[in-house]
Amino acid sequence: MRRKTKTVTIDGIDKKILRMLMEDARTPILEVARQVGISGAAIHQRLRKLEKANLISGSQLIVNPTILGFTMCAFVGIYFDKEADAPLVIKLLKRVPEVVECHYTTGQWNIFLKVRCKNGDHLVQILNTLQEIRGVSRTESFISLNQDIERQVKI
Amino acid sequence: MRRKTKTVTIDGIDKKILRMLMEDARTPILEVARQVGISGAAIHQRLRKLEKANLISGSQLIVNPTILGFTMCAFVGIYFDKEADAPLVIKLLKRVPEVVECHYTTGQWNIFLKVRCKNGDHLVQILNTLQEIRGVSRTESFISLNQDIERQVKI
DNA sequence: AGTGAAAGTGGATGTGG
DNA sequence: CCACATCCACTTTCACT
Repeated sequence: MRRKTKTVTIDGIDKKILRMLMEDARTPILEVARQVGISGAAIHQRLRKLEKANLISGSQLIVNPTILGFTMCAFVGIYFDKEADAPLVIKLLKRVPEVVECHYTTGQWNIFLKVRCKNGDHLVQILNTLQEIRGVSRTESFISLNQDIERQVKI
Repeated sequence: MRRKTKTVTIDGIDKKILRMLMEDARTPILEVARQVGISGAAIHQRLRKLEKANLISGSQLIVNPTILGFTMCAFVGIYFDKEADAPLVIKLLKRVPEVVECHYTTGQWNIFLKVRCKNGDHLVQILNTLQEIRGVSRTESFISLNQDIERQVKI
């Protein structure tokens, strides 16, 4: 039995469709159709196929965190101690809204976070929250002074 | 004179609108209107206001990298040497499609990348590409075995 | 896989409260 | 800020190729 995440092949038309919608998810299908050169109905069918293949995970309105006051971005590496129950830690991390990514990683840290916060004090406060989680022994953090690339995989 | 990135206040209705569209950017405005309890025209006006305030950066179709064979995610810290011309390095990094994020950071590394690749060999190949960039003296990488959280700031 | 047409729905806008 | 009404555009489906 194959894994559910089997890879799939897509042709040039699929790529054009995806590239357009990756830039603006609200582009009308008919507009895509015009630029790709096939009918709207065909675009529609292809999108359904791509969705069924699980290649499309959805669409998101992208909100600018800066305007909401979240001007700071930091990465936090977390060391576990022996009492750490990883799934429970994850569950608790999900309740910390400033944590926008969480990875299990190889290397020095057990898990690795990306955090968005308002300022240094806010980061300190978040670090304190993290320290209070059972199983977390220590954290190490570094701040992103500037993010220059933010994109999806190229298709 | 204020910066362009001044923060802005949004009310509960704005939040509801944004939350719905952050989950699915293609939700029809009239559907949002029904759930929020005001007219479609009002939703439309608010969205224009939020766009003008630069709070909405756009919308994206989210493509599942796994299905395209990009099953591996890694973080790469880069050390510069004295010859490094940071803006030029960034410019060259933008040409490496597997680099999906790039941050200037405090701490041991000068810049910090998030990279999506197909397997270990692919990662090695990318690391070699990075090493060839003038000004890059050394890289350190660690692999994300599993990403458990991926979201935007909570509003 | 793609087309074309038909029926229903949504987007965008102006007027007015 | 919002509602209503309007017009035009878009989405979705289906029979056909």
